[in-house]
Amino acid sequence: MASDERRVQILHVAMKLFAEHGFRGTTTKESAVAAGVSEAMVFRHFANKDELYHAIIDHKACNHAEMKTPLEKLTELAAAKDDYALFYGLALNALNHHRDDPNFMRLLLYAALEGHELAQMFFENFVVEIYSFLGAYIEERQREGVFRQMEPKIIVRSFIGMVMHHSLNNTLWDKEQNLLQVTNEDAARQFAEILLNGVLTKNQ
Amino acid sequence: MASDERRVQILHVAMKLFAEHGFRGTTTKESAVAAGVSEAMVFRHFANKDELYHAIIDHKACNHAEMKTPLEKLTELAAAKDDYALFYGLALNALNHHRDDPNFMRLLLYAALEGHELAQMFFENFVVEIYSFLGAYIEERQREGVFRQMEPKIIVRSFIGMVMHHSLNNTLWDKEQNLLQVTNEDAARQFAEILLNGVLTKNQ
DNA sequence: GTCTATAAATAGATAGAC
DNA sequence: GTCTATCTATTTATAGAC
Repeated sequence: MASDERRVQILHVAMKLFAEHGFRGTTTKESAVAAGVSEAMVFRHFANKDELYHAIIDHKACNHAEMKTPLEKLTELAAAKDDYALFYGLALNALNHHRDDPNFMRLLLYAALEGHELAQMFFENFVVEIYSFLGAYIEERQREGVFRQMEPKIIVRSFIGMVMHHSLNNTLWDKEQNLLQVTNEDAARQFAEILLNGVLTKNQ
Repeated sequence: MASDERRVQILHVAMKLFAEHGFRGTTTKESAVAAGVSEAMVFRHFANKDELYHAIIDHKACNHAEMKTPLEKLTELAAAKDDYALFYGLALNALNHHRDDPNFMRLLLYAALEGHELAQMFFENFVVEIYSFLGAYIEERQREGVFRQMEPKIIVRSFIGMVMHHSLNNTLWDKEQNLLQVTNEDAARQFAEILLNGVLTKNQ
């Protein structure tokens, strides 16, 4: 197999294992075996275990850049003041992304717990940005008297909380437990409805 | 130091380390040093590392039993049909608990990711129970026409999501990031307000 | 009850042949 | 590009002295 090809293959295999068992819980030997090569091959393509982890981070950081594209569409919805479409779209986009790439959430959780950079990077590049974007929109809608007066950031946290916690449950538990089976469309719709009814002024 | 006393001391020290670095990320040597004893002492009180982890689980399972006591008070609020007091009390109780014992949430997250029993135990004993309790209450309020008609479990998930995600942020990120500083009382109040406004029928 | 010393197993990483 | 063999450090766990 060509060098680049092999490198990417090991990267993907290792990413899966790191997502399942964490950085400390995955051995280079396991990664090698899962990729169908010897351990020496891992160290030929990556100087050490840390570099392998960083390569995974970079790879995921790229994926994350792709995630931002739909955010631009959300900006249009915000400009059009379409509250429901904005919150629904935000939720559905996140839920679908988490379902299609469950490894990302697990990697991120491990990174946050283990104090790796991926968590910090995600926070600075994505969480801060979405709080800023949604917070500004909410403030605007409050000035217009459409949303009730309350700390904008707590509204953001409430909504992100619904969505993220739902994905977290799907990723960590619900697979087996079957506590709440619902399509992403239904979940996004109901989260958006609850939040908007919760923050709209009574006379809307 | 007396045997029992020493055992508990090592247990507490290890629990802190396991919460910080996870099961695989904590060595018996580290636990011993942190407890101010030799590694041999750890294995005198606990047959092996697994047993040490299980002892921590049991200890936390007891703490969790204490958590249930306030739940009984919530049952009274439910009987009185005091929606706001019920949701506010539920949120404040959880937020305070998470703040006072951040190790619990970290242990639980590690356990869920690493697939240990603590996660399963917590889910079956606590999550299922609260979904059942709140779900039943919501159904009742829907029959009375006070809450809007929608899947009760999605309402539960929305509210638990707000609360848990807020605690998760406080535990994993906000300490340094300062994204949203708010007292638990304020957070609980606003979460309850958003949810109730979100699910109450318009003519309330 | 506590320690030092040490065994046994595993993990990360390298050397050198093919 | 790939492997086997090997080295070193770490980790879990035990033995035996005090």
